[in-house]
Amino acid sequence: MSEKRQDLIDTAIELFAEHGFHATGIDRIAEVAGVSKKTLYHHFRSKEELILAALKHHDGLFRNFLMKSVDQLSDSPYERLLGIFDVAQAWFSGKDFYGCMFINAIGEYSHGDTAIRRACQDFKTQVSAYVEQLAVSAQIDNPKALADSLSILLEGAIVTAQVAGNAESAGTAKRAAKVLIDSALDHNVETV
Amino acid sequence: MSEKRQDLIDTAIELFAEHGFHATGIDRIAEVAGVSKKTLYHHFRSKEELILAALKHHDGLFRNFLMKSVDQLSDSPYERLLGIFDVAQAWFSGKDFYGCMFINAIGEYSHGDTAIRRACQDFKTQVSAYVEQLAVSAQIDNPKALADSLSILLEGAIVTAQVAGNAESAGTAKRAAKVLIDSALDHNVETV
DNA sequence: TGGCAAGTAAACAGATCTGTTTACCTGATG
DNA sequence: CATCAGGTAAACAGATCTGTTTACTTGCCA
Repeated sequence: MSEKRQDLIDTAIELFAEHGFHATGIDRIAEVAGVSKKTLYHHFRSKEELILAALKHHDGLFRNFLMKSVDQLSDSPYERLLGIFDVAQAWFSGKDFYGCMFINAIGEYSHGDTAIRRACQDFKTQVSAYVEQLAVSAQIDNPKALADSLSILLEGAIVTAQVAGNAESAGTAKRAAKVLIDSALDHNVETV
Repeated sequence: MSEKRQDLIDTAIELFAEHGFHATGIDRIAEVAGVSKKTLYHHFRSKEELILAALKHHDGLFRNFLMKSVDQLSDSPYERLLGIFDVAQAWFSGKDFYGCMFINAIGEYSHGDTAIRRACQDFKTQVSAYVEQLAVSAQIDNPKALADSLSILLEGAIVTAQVAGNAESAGTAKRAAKVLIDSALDHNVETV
């Protein structure tokens, strides 16, 4: 039964999110996961490998959550673009919100580890690609440009909520996003 | 000569920025600052106190740098609002750019320490107040709303640059900021 | 000149970190 | 039944962490 591996990853994600990466020891993860240290090192060669596995797994979970939630909010691509920030608001309001795990990871490993940085870049790239796909569906001219702007708004809303300790920034970002989207659509009309 | 205190703070800021807070030991800071450990503990009761002193000092330095740079770019309040993102671009392009120290601090201490969190909130509040003051000068209706939006864009640009490892996000954020500012000014005209 | 503030270097205490090793247990399968 | 993969518990190694202590040095100034 190698569900132990998954238990370790799940536990690692929780502890890393709540306490940070350096502040979370291997012993603690093994203890909370209810797994011996030897088994942990059987599944992961090092702490870094566990961090990478945790980031990768969280990447999948989070993007799935985001896309599913947004898609359920509305069928309209326009509303879906805005819906990103409604989903963000719900996320920020959860009691287990400790900011974006990838941003936090970069903060601790911005210097050294290339693998960890790359995992964070992959995540961001794929979220941005999803936003761009929505922008394409909304028939926006230059969807990549809008996706880049909205992604920056989203990142900003995340860290602002994390620092402030409340979800207000989601609403602010949503209003700003509406202005940007409408402006992009106006531009379409003008240039058609 | 209590310039030792300042040496320690300066060194701490550099090492914390580059390597993170947990990953930077007291011994290392003392060694790099060229100061004995005992002297370090003479000036600061604990590592946390040194972190707080470093954050507070960096707060002053950074806001001074931001305001001075922006004010020098132009006399026009409109151009100054946009100039924030030009200053950001220059900042991101520097070889010692490791993201925002306060965002990184929150990432490592989002859970525990109230004092560190408060230092980060103070910083953010004061930067936002500066942006709002520029918005007031630009005679924008509801300057607080615009300042909140631009602050979120700025935060987003910072973390995006940090993850990507390049300064592109500053340009993207600037273009988005222009749309938001122009929209706010249009709204002024309509409602006058 | 005498004393004191401020510093250094280095050992120490005790905790905690990553990672390894040893000895034992348990349950499924050939 | 015997074996063996997969697990546990716990000690261990060696490094590093925060913070303290001891003993010595240096420069200022009354």
